[in-house]
Amino acid sequence: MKTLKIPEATIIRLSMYSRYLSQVEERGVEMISSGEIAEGVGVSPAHVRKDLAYFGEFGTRGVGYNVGELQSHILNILRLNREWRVVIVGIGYLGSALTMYRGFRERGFDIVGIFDADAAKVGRELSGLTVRPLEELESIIREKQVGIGIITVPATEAQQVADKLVAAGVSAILNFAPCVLTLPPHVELRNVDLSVNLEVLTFNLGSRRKF
Amino acid sequence: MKTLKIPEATIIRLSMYSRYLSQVEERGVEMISSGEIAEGVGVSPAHVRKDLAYFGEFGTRGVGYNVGELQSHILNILRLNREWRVVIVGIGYLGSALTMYRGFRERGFDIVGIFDADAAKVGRELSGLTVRPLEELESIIREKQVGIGIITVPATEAQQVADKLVAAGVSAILNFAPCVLTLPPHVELRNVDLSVNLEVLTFNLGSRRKF
DNA sequence: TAGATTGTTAATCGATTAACAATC
DNA sequence: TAGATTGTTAATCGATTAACAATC
Repeated sequence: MKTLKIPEATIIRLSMYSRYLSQVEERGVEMISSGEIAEGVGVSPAHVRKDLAYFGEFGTRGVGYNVGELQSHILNILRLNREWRVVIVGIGYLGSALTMYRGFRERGFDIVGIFDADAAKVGRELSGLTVRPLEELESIIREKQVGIGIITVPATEAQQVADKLVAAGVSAILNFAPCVLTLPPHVELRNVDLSVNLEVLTFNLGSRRKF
Repeated sequence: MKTLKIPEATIIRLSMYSRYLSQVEERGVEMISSGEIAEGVGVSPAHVRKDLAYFGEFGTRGVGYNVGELQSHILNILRLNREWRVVIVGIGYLGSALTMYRGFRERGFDIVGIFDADAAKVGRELSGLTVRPLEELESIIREKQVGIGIITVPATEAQQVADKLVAAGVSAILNFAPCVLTLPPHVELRNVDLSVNLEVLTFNLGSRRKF
């Protein structure tokens, strides 16, 4: 059995290909080449073929890829051929935004519970969901077999929340709090920092010599 | 003159070091070693030293780094030693969340205008700012010398908005719409996709062999 | 067969890491 | 001087790209 390590950049690109294929599918296109996909998402054709080659042979030489089939293969690879149930903890502005964000549902992520420690927020309705107290976190996660927890609380509370999510049995955590979380190795963690994106931009601006 | 290309990963790590140093500064610590920084942000000590070495010699052999000085150097490198004026276009849930997000202001990003094409939203107050119509975008950008535009409109409108931002003279665009933007080369672009983060998590979950 | 495009190899390029000389 | 930690080199590792054989 091959246990090739897949670069994370490959996974991110697969996600981009998949989104682009959705658009292409809507236009009713049946076949597509690596070059067209590459142009559509802004990478090289060799990249497209290499990324796909990690997982199998999905195309026909001399012809290209069947759009629907390729899309289906990529969704399988990304494990998006099922629903993932998600909870969001911390219903401030960011948590609210993520709760309303339609992009998650489109990709098979179903938000089934939203939580906040602030009693003043508990009971509010948002996008068809009711904000619940943290005490109910564990029971909801177990009951609805939630796999993923999203943390949008302040950094000072993030570790506590993470511990509760882990105790309740989530497999993965997406953390928006700017802090380093300590988790058992069987839980997947991904940190997102919104403002680092602006900082990369400002650095790049500064390092340009042309303007 | 050296024109070494700096890896983007280095910039992202510098941003992390800087955040960690802020915490350390608050505790009143004066000196710190590459090993401590490395542990604090979860990278290797060699990484910390190498990243810094791209830009100069900021430490003292046998001793370590002065926390305040190092912080100041990193902020210079990231161009955070000044204020950056920012506008946000598209005041849906995500745009609202970013408007309220305190993390930007902390790092020197000052949101000076928020805009929406929807007349029903124009005039609303948010975080001390009033939602303005798109027609006022150009004049505000010029008047307040805005350098960065954040796009949080639907994908179908993103290119139009980007064109307006460019015409008005922004230097950089942070795009949250899931689409490929075409911009002149003198404008820095960075795309952020919120749901790709969840997809990387689900892929990683699927590719674990241990559980 | 001629034209086209994939899948894959090999070469290039770049980033990470270990190790150590420099130096406080 | 002995101990410690940086700055830097060289070795390793991994990812990207170009090129082409395979094949429709």
